[in-house]
Formats: sequence, structure tokens, C-alpha cells
Amino acid sequence: MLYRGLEIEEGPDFIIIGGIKDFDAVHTFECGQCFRWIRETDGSYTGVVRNRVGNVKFRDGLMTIGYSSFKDFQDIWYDYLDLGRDYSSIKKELAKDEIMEKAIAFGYGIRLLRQDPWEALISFIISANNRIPMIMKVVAAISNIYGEELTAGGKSYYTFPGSDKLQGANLEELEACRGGFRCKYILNTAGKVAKCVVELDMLGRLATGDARELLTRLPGVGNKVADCTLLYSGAKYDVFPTDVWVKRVMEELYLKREASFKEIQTFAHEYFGHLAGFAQQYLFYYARENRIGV
DNA sequence: TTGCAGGGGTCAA
DNA sequence: TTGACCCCTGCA
Repeated sequence: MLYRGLEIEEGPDFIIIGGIKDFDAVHTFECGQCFRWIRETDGSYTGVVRNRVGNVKFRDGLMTIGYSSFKDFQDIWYDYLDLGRDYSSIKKELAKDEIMEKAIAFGYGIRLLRQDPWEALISFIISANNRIPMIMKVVAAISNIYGEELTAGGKSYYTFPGSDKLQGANLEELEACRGGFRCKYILNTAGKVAKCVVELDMLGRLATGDARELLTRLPGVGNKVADCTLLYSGAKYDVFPTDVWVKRVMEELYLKREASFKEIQTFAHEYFGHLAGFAQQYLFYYARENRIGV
């Protein structure tokens, strides 16, 4: 059958999708935007989105999503994987200099996942002064303890717990997830989100600056975490999350000198405009994998 | 084997 | 503007 220009074939416990361009599983799941997709030995990735488990494989232009039905594709995967967006035109518009050309050629299959803003928020609070394998472990531990169990392929998976659930956690128990000094941020942020002091669902409707300001009211959330939350939940694409890697690559390749975070933000805003978020992701992946500026 | 630095940032002084 | 911060890993 045909769904929004994609050819879908439905199996007993999987679907096959044809007609997807500009996608690569490694690029998308390992470019640093998400922390819940586990690479399997066959090169596929298994993850939990909302209350569904999925196993994504992409080969020879065909995507297979295991543990999923066509309805799951309509309800979750199409949006989550951002399949409705024309990345070819984005890349064409961004590849206006040699640096971006290289970065895009390197991470040509990156798609910005439209993650749950709450999960992205907590994940990036955990990312502060931390490393990716560690972030993944902490997010998994929180899900295992506070999330709900799902079963797929004879294995257990866990949903990411909502703010209502996490706000009721006690600090000591949460600290068993090895989040360290970030645990108190998580707990306090969960309380504020559960009480709707900050409404995550309305972020997309605010001006970018206002959305960022709102998020930074939450404990453990500065500009970097706020921008990651906005970008990786698909709320805003004109942000340019600037961490040490992005700072390095911008200094080395564009500014040709040391620069402050604010200078880099200003440059990115003017140079990449409404596509700044996409540019950031290509650059980050390129810089980190090639250790640029180290 | 032990010890020490440092990591996708944020907060408080 | 500067250090501390949990916890873990890598490397002397």
C-alpha cells in the first residue's frame, strides 16, 4: 500500500517501507541526539518510543521496522523518524561551503528524531558533564525502575517514565541510577513539569527565545540543555546547541580563532538561519567522529 | 595496582 | 568568571 508517498508492506510482526531517501541508521541513532537505541549484532537498532518497541533496519533503500504494525507506523514512526521532511533540499541549502559539504557527506543519513520533549529534557539534563555511554546507562536505569514493562521478541523493554511518575521518586532511589549530582535536578524538574509550571507541549508555539527562557527556569537546564530539548523534540529547528564539540569545530573551521559561546550562537544564527539546528547536527557528528579540534 | 584527570554543562559565589 | 560536582573510564 501507499502512505504519503512511501510504499508500505505489512508483515505479521514487522513492516517494510520503501522510498525513503536521506536515511542511515548509524548516522541517525549515533549522531548523539538520542540515548535509547541499542545497536544489535545485525546492525539494526532497537529502541522504545512512547509505549512501543521498534527494531529499525535499513538496507538497500528499504527500512524494516520490527515489532510494529502499519498502525504503529502511522501513529508513531512516521513522525518520530521525521519521514515527512525533505532532507535533500535542506542539505542542498546548507552545503554552501566546503565545510558543510564535508560534514553533510559524512553524516548524509542523519534525520532529526522528533522525540518526546520530556524524555529529551531529562536525557540532556543527564548529559551535563557526562559521557554518552554513561548517559545511556542512566536513562536505561531510570526506565527500568520507573517505566512500564513492554515485551518484544521475548525480551523486556521499559517506557520512559512520565513526569508524574518521576516527581514521586525519592532522591535516594533515583541516585541508584548513577545520575550523581544531576539526580536532584531531575527530581525538581519533574515536580515543576508535573505541576505544569512549565508546559512542554506548548514550546513549539512560542518564539524560540521565549521557549528557551521558559526551559531554563527548570533546575539543571541551561542554554545548551534547553536548545537540545527544543531541537531533538522537533519543537524548534533554528536553535544551535553549542557544546564543547560544536564550539571546537566552529572555532577551528569557521571563526579561525577562539570565540565565546555567544559569538558562536550569533554567527550560526546569521549564517545558517532557520536551518541552524540541522547544521549543528551534521557538524557535531562530523566533529566528534573525526575528533576535530582535539 | 593505585591514582588522577576529565567528560555533550549548570549552579552558586 | 571560576570552581565544584557524581560516577566512570582511560592512562600513567
